[in-house]
Amino acid sequence: MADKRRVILDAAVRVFARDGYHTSRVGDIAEEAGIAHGLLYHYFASKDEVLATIFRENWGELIGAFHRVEASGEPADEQLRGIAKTLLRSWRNDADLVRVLVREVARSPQLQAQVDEVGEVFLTIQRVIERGQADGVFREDVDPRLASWIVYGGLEEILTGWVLGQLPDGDEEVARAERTIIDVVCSGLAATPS
Amino acid sequence: MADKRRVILDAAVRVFARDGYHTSRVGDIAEEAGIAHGLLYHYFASKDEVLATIFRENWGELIGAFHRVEASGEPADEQLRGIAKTLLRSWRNDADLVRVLVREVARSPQLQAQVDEVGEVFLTIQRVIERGQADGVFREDVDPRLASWIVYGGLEEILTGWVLGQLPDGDEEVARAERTIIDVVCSGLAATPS
DNA sequence: GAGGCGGTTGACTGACCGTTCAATCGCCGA
DNA sequence: TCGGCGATTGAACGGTCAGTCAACCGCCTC
Repeated sequence: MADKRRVILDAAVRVFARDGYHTSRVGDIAEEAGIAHGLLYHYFASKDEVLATIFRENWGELIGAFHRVEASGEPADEQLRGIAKTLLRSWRNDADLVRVLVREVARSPQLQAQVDEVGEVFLTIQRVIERGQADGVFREDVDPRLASWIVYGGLEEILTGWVLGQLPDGDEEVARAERTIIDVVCSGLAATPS
Repeated sequence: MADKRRVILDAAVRVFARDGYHTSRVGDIAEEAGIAHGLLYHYFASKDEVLATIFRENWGELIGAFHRVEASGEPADEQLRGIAKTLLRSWRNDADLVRVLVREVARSPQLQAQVDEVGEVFLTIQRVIERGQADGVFREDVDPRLASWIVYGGLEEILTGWVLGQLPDGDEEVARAERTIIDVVCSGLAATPS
């Protein structure tokens, strides 16, 4: 008797993760959810809206988590660690969801509507880096905007490695990935003691 | 009287770059190439094969360029710079091609066949990092495999920023991106003088 | 100028799939 | 027990496209 809407969304995540958005049929989602495919249109206007909903709900949560890190008052390098943790641990929490977000959304075709929300993730990282520079923790000869893209790219690529099964993804390895990227990025950004 | 095959491939790159693989029709490619769509099947077995050909031909070239850098005998950090140059400058060379490779191929659905060739790019970066560690240029407490994914991710994300029009991509900025990512990565990987 | 042949055309087919909707179910309140 | 209504079903529709194929073109050769 769980909320059908949720059931459908969860099923859709599994199906999109398995087959990709374009190649999965509405009927597949319905079957996975254990409903007739017509019922999906009782809850969603279209297949597109299902994907958009998955994106909106979960990406919003990610942004929230990032903002909480940002507001924590920790030093900038610790905040970067917090962001890395949030992103990388989401893999263990819900691998299928990460699969969908990484593959379908991050570089979707007409992302006009999503650009703002995706951009907010980059902006948060950028602000953390800028604060680190202002506090003297990070070097100032690096463009924070570019740096934020590089940092996010490193994180996303690790997720991609796990999504594609090309990088080991046990608890151990997730922790190591976290350590590694923070090590590299933070010493790469570190202020050189003059 | 140019080779029709080439004409079709070039047209396909433009169309895939504009509309994405799944949403672009064979007829669109044909129109862009100035031929009847039936003729496409004279040169290619299917729409899939067109994309696969685009990938194979161009990715192979990228791997070749990477291998040339690797064989250059330069120190590891210079080799990383060479790799970054190769990848980032490809944007100015052929933006549409980069668009297609980044969006359609790097995380395509059934990439079983492509995994080897994609993997070779990571392996090359990994070998460069390992050589840097052996030569004492890079710190040894970082897993070269993970580091290669992080480095590639940073590079690809910058390309993505350009693809999405979210990062400025003038000559100036491309050069700066090159400098920035190498700065960050190389000092992030640098051996700490003990 | 006849014959042949690779290149080229575009109408057509067959299948697929998102979406609609009329019919049915089953719960609940009166 | 009845009526009503939201939830649910799945057959049918409509449109889209990848891929096929029979005909045609124009160039070359003999």
